[in-house]
Amino acid sequence: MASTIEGQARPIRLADIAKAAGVSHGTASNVFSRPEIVRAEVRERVKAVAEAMGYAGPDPKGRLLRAGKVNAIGVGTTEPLSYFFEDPFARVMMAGISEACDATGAGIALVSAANQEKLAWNIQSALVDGFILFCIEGGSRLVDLTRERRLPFVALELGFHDETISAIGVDNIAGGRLAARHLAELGHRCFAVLSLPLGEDRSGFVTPEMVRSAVYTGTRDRLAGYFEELSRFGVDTTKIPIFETENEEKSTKAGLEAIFAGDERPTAILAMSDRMAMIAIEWLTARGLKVPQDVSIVGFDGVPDGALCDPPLTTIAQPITEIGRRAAHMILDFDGTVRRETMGVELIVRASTGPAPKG
Amino acid sequence: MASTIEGQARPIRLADIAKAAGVSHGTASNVFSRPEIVRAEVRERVKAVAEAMGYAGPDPKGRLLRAGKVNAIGVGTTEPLSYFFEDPFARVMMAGISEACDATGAGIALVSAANQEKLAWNIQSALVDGFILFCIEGGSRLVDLTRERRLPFVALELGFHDETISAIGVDNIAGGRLAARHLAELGHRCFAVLSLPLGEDRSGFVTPEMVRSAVYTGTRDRLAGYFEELSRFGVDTTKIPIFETENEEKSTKAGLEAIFAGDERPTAILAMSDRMAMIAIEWLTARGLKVPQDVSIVGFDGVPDGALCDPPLTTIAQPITEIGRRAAHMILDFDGTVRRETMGVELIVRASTGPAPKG
DNA sequence: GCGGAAATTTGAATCGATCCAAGAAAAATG
DNA sequence: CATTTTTCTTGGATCGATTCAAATTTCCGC
Repeated sequence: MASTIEGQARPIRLADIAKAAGVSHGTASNVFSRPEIVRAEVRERVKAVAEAMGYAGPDPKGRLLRAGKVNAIGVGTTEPLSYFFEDPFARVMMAGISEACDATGAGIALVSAANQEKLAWNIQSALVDGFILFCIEGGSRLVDLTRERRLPFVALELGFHDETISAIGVDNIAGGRLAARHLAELGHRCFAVLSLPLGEDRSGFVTPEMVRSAVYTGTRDRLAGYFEELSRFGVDTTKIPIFETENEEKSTKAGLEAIFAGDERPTAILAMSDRMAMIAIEWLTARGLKVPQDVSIVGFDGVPDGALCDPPLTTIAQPITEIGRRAAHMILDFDGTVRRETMGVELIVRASTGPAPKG
Repeated sequence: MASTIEGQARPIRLADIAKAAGVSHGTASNVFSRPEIVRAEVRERVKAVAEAMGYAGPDPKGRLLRAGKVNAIGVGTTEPLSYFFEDPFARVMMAGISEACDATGAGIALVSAANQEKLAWNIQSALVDGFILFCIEGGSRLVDLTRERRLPFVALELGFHDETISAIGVDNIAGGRLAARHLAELGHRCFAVLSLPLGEDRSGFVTPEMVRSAVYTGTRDRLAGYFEELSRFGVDTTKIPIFETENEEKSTKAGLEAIFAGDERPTAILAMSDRMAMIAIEWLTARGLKVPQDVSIVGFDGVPDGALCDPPLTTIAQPITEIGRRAAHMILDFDGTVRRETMGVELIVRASTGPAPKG
């Protein structure tokens, strides 16, 4: 079931072809890269020799060094590589990036820095013209490493206040407001917040003060948006429980347990991601609470899955694909400037929100 | 909103650092690649100079040429790049590949050959140690191009009878049989087949003879499996309509229209992919036909979505993740041999199949 | 058959590192 | 202090191509 391939001692180089065909390397090179400037007779002879010797064509490794451009953009994350194919948000983002790359014929190199040791090496040795960084948790390490490469890069999600790096994100304050207003207008007055990480790897209840000094400004801004708007409706925001999760199942469920263990159960949940929102719907449903009759939920992100879950999720949609497209263009058409773009968000009302229950 | 970055006329090279620090380039190189063999004092001095001059660290482009190994595996397809993030089958496969790459610290380079012109170039210039090819349609072109590179590569799906190339696929005949037997045992006697492409870009009804001479042996084998098994149950397979689709919505729906336009409506559909099966469920439901009460459907592939659709899909599951993992290992641990692996498949009975309707 | 223009071909230089045999310096030994 | 070891450092060779100014051919018209 396995046969050995002819053991080519050493791959054929362009120079070998040149010598065998009796021409200079320059001409041999031209035969492959600019055939039109080589006399037909010579061109055919060289090609024939190459064919006969089993030449694989100019090695991109050699060409690369000379050309300088890789024609590929790197997408980095601190998650394992499978994140790109499994996480709904990442997938939509990647589709946007793909679109831009397809249009220009660029390739995509996925690089994971999940492993502390390999993190550095993978980022340092990636053959790319620039990076797009998914700054989830531990983003600053990733950014620092990438900065070292001195290649153009864009951080997704505006996770940092550092104005010296390019980034694309959404208007989180506006998004938070939209979500809060929607619920307040439905009559809700009793809330709970499922928060994205504020910084370190931890989870649990946090105070508004802790949020205000969060490392991740996205998290901070979404909360600010929630609270600003709720205050307008006369809600006492100091009473609202805020549970910081790691945006995955375990800590989100722990948060729900904690929130619903209290006396004052919320009638509405403000979730900072669709992921958490969907986990919440599942958890509530399993506990016999109806969504939205008993509890309303608003997510954040606008991933496609949100439209398919039961009930379909009301959410603050980001233009994810467009962000991806723009990020890719920032790298592909890099002009040496730092760009920070803020995109708008949109409230999408589906069935996970409804009027506040009476009483 | 945009400030200019210091315009570095020409990036700093290792040689520049060496000269500035007053050491040979050999030593400068060692400072970065094998710091332990350099005297501490010298090492610090060189590092300081590098820091001061804003050196980005050894350029991977240079290192690559010397080292020879890219430490990345290329995944090629004739679809647009977004295919990897949107197609359910591809996504699961990529997760398997990712797993293997994460484990060894290798990167993944996605390369699309959707565009005829760029096809060649993208494959020819990809910086990878080997390729995994998603041989959907137009696969032979992709294989030919890749073969030129003379790098290790694996074709997914065993799409070709060419025994000289490495490939991993499933036992399509066994899969076809499993699906057919399941339906036959439920009492079905009236079938229709939604076939994957046989070769060229076309769709429409085909005869068993055409299938037997199909370029894509996977398609051929699945059909052979269906028919072999159905014959055992006394079904006259020459009467079974076979509609070749392009495995997407339009042609699949056209196929269903054509199939259900006839007098003898099937009570069971053998779909060669979950994708088509799910489109069929949707189409039938929209037409007021109940699945499985009126029509039973068996898919092929075993993508996760199949478990979530309504009704959940009965299917022939491939070990997709495992195939991905193995494919990646074939490249990563390439030993110069051609390997062809055939994996087993499994019937997963869910709710899209039921007893044949009476009468 | 000659001069000059146009078309080809040549070969050295370059891209940015790593490797390694040989030489130099520092440390250990007698 | 001389000698041997051990530890560092050096600089040329190499990885595999592309580029470009200069040299050579070929082609033309007369």
